[in-house]
Amino acid sequence: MPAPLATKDQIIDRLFSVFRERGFDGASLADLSQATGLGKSSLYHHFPGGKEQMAEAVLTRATALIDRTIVEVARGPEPLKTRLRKIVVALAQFYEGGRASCVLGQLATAAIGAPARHGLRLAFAHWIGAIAALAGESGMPPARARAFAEDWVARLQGALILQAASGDTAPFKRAMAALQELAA
Amino acid sequence: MPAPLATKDQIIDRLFSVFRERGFDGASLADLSQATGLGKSSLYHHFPGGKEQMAEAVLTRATALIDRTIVEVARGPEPLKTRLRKIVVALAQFYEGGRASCVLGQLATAAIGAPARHGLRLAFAHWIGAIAALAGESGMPPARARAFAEDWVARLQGALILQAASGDTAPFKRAMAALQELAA
DNA sequence: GTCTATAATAGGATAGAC
DNA sequence: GTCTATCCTATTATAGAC
Repeated sequence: MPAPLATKDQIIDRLFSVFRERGFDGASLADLSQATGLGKSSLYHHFPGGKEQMAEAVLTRATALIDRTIVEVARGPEPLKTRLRKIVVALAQFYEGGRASCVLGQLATAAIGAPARHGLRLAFAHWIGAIAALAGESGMPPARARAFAEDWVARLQGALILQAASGDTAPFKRAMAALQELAA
Repeated sequence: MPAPLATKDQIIDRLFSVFRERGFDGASLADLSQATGLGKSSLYHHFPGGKEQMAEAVLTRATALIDRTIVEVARGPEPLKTRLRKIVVALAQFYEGGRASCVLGQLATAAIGAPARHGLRLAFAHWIGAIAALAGESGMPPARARAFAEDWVARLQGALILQAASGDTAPFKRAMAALQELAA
């Protein structure tokens, strides 16, 4: 029994949680209805396109979240080390120390339409771009910085999968440490 | 329209493909029936436990596949460099150069029961164990070799996710190269 | 904007003939 | 072992009142 909600962003946040935990096919309208506290018809009022459009909104929100907690922090005026620490703290909190899954990973392999796929691409692109900028600051040439960023995001996604499979959060923690080592 | 099949292993191989491509929730009995060429009732004859038991069988087969193409090769008598190359070739073929997804990753975040979860753990454990042994041979102390193996498998899983999201196979290719560099 | 009610269909699973 | 036929529930989606 979730508390009643007000804004559309709050609705999307609840949808976010359901898609993150259960994936696209695993998230039923009943789940989404219960999580938001809205009846199915109300959900269709906000998202006439159904689940697909809800996933799209969630992915747009994911990009906004990445922009706020990673991209903007990465561009901030503080020393590299400080910015890296802030990002690591935010990620560790967001992924609950590596125990939570990632909505991007969950939706990446789902059978979603072109608009949602575009949102997915964009989210990863922003994320990887920010990490690449940080890697560049640490002294890597551009191409290597970009490869580092892609590989690091991949490693993080895989660490969440390994945790889901085995319960081990060590790979996630080491991935966080590896990012911080950009400032070493 | 799949060709008719004979052995149980062949049936499981078809199920494997469906779970790999669509995930657990995305794979319907209709999909599984069509892929195997068996009616739903015939599938239930082989797997009285339904989808859950089919996934279990697929995961057991995944472990067998890992044992044959990774674990046994890793323990072989050839030079380290040769064994690494063989494993990389097998993985590149199996994952279609990074364009295919991994059934382990697909099932890791699904709501599957305890027996299937156990199969999943086992598959990853065998895989990671073999990579850790190779890393140990390359000169890493045991703890570091194990961390390398976990991180490398995570990186590979994440590379497949990034590919699914963006279409880019570069992270997968770099992961393959990184494994081969154990012999450098 | 939200609800109750209701389609309409797909999904997982079973019965029983062959 | 496989099939056809069937069941029941969950699922997506819509209609129409408030």
